Amino acid sequence: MKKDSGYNTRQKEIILDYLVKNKDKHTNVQEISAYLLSGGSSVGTATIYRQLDKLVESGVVRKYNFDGKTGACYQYIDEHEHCKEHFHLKCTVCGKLIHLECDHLSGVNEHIKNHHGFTVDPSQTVFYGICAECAGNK
Amino acid sequence: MKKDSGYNTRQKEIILDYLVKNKDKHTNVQEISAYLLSGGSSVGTATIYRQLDKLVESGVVRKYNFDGKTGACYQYIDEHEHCKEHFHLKCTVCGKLIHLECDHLSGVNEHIKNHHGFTVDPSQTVFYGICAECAGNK
DNA sequence: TTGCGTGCAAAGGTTTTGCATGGCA
DNA sequence: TGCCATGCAAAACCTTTGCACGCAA
Repeated sequence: MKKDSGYNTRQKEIILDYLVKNKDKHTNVQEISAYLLSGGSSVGTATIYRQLDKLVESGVVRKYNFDGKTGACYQYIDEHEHCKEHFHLKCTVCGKLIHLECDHLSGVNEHIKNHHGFTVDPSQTVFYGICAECAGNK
Repeated sequence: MKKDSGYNTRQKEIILDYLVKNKDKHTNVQEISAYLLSGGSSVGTATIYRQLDKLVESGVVRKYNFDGKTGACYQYIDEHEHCKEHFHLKCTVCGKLIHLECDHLSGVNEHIKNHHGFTVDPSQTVFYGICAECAGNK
């Protein structure tokens, strides 16, 4: 996870601005591009990809791949420093990210380490599924 | 999840045969195509995709997308083994993918559903971390 | 001035689609 | 015979890369 040491450019700012404004849902390159176009600011697709790569690299943004869909999704991660102590649940329908603090689950990573020799990195691990609201709307 | 109601063709059989034989690992379209070629049976790429779509649709095969990689992965799902929860552990160092069948963890998804109203999709959920071998080699 | 950032277009790879033909039931 | 399946190629997509120019520091 590198530090953000790049230049401050117009493109960089508006891309990050859009991600912050939409941090409650996931977005993709097309949506970002369309938003920037509608706002009168045209930004090349390659630039969006390159900026997103840097943001992912620096830990500010998370990148997701979903099975049915083609193309990656991106989402700004608020308070990314504190997210090492709990689990993340991500709804694949509405894109909502849930920060789950739960004592019952705190032993899971311990178990995997002790019984399976695998050290889980909670900051990178996400449970995918369907949230209560989306499950009810069908 | 529809029933498998299609015709029985040579291509369908050998594709499914390959998936069954390799049900302990993930595979992809390229590997299937290469295997069929090496076996003297040439099958068009489009046919492989179309057959895989049907298999996924009928629940016989699962489709995965992983972050680093480009292209989808497929895996045959044995009905009987499938009774247990099937977690994936992916080593971020060596890239190895571990299929974890574990009774202790089978209650985790239940708990999340009952106590947090969130339905986890195990086929999409991956634990990232460091495997025993990579942890030892440092 | 230096070197990273940007835009454009082209390339690379994966997956889908159109259409004529082939093959199961 | 009636349809679905197949093969081939083209198309549709998503993403990356090369290169010249622009711009921040």
